[in-house]
Amino acid sequence: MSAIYRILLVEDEEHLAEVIRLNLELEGYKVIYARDGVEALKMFKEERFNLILLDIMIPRLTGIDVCERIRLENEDIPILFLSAKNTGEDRVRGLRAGAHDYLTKPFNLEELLLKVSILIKMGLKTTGEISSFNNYQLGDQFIDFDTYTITNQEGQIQLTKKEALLLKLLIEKKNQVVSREEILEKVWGYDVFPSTRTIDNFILAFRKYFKENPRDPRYFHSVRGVGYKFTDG
Amino acid sequence: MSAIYRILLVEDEEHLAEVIRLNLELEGYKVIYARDGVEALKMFKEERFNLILLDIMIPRLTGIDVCERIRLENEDIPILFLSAKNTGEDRVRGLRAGAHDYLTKPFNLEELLLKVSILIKMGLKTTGEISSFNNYQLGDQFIDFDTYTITNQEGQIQLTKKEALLLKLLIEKKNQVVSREEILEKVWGYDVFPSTRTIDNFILAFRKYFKENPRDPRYFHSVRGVGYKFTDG
DNA sequence: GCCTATCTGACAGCATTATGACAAAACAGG
DNA sequence: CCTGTTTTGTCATAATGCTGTCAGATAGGC
Repeated sequence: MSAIYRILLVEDEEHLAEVIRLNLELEGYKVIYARDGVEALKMFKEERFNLILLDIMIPRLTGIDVCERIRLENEDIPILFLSAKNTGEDRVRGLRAGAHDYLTKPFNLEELLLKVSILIKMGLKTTGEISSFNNYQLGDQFIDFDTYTITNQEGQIQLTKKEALLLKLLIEKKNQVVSREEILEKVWGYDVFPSTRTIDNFILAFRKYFKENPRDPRYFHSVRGVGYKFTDG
Repeated sequence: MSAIYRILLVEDEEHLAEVIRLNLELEGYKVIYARDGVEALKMFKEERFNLILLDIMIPRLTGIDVCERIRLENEDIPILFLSAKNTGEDRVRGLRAGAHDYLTKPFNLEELLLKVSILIKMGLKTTGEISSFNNYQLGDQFIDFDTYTITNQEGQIQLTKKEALLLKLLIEKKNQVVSREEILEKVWGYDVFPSTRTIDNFILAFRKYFKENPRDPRYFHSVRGVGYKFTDG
């Protein structure tokens, strides 16, 4: 089951954009299109992508600005610059801003497709670590991800599938803030967008299971505007 | 605790090789040198590297061959081709063989160093040796952008999202003045214009967190009429 | 069709962020 | 140096918008 990879294409020349989109779609990617910098940032905030193809000369904000802005929030997503400028200077500026690579127009289509594929593959590895522990000791409680149960002095609690997934994700990222977007992507999948309240409900459940005081949680911390963070004790 | 990264340089022109090695060593890398394809493969088998810099036109086996063979055994190690040939064809051939990137001679030295650093960082992530690079040591305080915390002797401070963004921006532009406009654009967004006092409030908070004397700040300097500048120490 | 799991929408409460007032400092020009 | 003007530091308070919470709706498996 290979997922569909999502690419954000930021390019103001409509004709060129159409060519690129067509070719990427032929390769099986889903292409989302933004025609200027502001639109690109908006889309980046709202949706998840596996790769950003970013022209440098675009209306409202340069590609460089867009890239720097994105890098403040997300270090991992691969960014590939497209540009007509091709001096060492320009390429260096792009890379400095946080891009992974730089392709000059006019470009060889096959080269573009190859780079896209390489970068997406890389992105998957950097974000998709699959660690495989299947149980976890939390204080005097014992979480078993094989049987989906929490065991404590008072007995057992059956976790549901989604509960188990989310709990495991948070524990894997112990001590790191996991953004709501990342949670949605990893637990719910790419094209599903349940209301943001849904996540809270699960956290609520966890706090109940582990008998936390929500005003001053020990394990499941909310980080306003971002997501949640699990810490152990 | 930053490890020394090892680079395998495969290049038959001794003079060029020497220039590259010198520059990489200045950046703190350890460079191991091979002058032909067979030697390169042998070294690859015997030692461990973080990156391979591979010229295409080398004696005994081409760079392409070397790359393909390496890829049979190892999918992850970053490979960067160096070559005088610069047609789309050639680059495509290199990427197809399994390289991550392709740089044409004569190249901009800074570009080479940037690409090297990008590829090594990626390699570390894919092999799971480092989860991310999101922290900063400031005196005896430790800023962690994964957890959004500052840790010092007295305990931890939770940063908010905006605080973290602004702090990161200033630290990234260490020793440079960041104008208020740039701050507004990058941290608040292109279409939001909070009163100018707002930024000061955040700086105020930082100075409190890092126990600065506002009359004579060590870290967060105000540059009258322009913006703020972060310096370390 | 029933039962459980999951989702939605409403609302309260509150943390974060923004504002406005004023003091203090920096600067420019005489 | 002095003075008027502008910018920044500081704080109390207001506005905003996110999260906690829950009841009821919906979906999906059997």
